[in-house]
Amino acid sequence: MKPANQASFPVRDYDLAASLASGQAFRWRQVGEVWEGIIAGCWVRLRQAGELIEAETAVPQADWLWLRNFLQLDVDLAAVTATFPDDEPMRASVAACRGLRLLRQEPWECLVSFICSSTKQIVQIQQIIALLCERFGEPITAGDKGECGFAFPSAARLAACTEADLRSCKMGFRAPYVRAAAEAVVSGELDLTKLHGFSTPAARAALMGLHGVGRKIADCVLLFAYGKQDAFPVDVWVRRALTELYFPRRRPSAKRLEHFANTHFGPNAGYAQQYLFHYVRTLRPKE
DNA sequence: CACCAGGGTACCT
DNA sequence: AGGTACCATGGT
Repeated sequence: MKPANQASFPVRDYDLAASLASGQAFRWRQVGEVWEGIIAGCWVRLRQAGELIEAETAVPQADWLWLRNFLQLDVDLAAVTATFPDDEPMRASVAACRGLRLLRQEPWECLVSFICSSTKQIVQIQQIIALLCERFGEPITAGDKGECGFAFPSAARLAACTEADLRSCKMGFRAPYVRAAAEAVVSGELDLTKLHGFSTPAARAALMGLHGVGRKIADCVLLFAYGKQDAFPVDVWVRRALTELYFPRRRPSAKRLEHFANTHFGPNAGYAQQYLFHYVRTLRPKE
């Protein structure tokens, strides 16, 4: 394929806006009808027109596999949702979030993002990540007029930061967690590439070895960066969804709820989780 | 100005 | 094992 800075991709059952804004990735900005973001240090502008996604980059591309992979264009969504449990809450969630997709992010960026996510609202997480990139990321060409953007900072760069450097990005008590994670990756103590070949429980255990990474954050990384679709992150919203939709009048114990979450949703439980998350959030528009 | 946010940890019964 | 204060910071 000849290098070009534009491409278009036919899609079915794809809601680009919902997928980019559903709290799984934090570097996408809506500008009118288009979405601008940076994937693996490459600036890209996306626009959905019906059953077509159009892409434009600042730098000509020899191929677009990186974007197809990020957007998971080859996933048959109907085949995924067909594995969801056939109950009223799932039917309502799928109906309300048609075309919602899981993206496939870079592990390091995803890990840092979710370490920074604890007890933060999505807008604040976006702000922290933006600051982190502006201060410590490599400058890149962005936009169609040669504007400047920033790649997500490497582990080596963040390992070289002081805790105060990181705190200046407003991440608060999470700063030492990010620093320690960066050092673990740089030293080779944690090999993020190897996790692709691990079972979900083994990869989860490896991630949870990091300070500040518990079950929830580990499962977010497993789901959003490694595509391990049996990972099922339970945050306050999903807990709320499970409690209100499946246990409307008795308050389930934490143990009961955990067991339910781990057994009820099938092989694509993580995908189902994203539908529940987005569904309950759209029910309460507190933005 | 309280209250809460895509939690985790340490410390307490 | 199961609950709870605390962590830092900003939005609503």
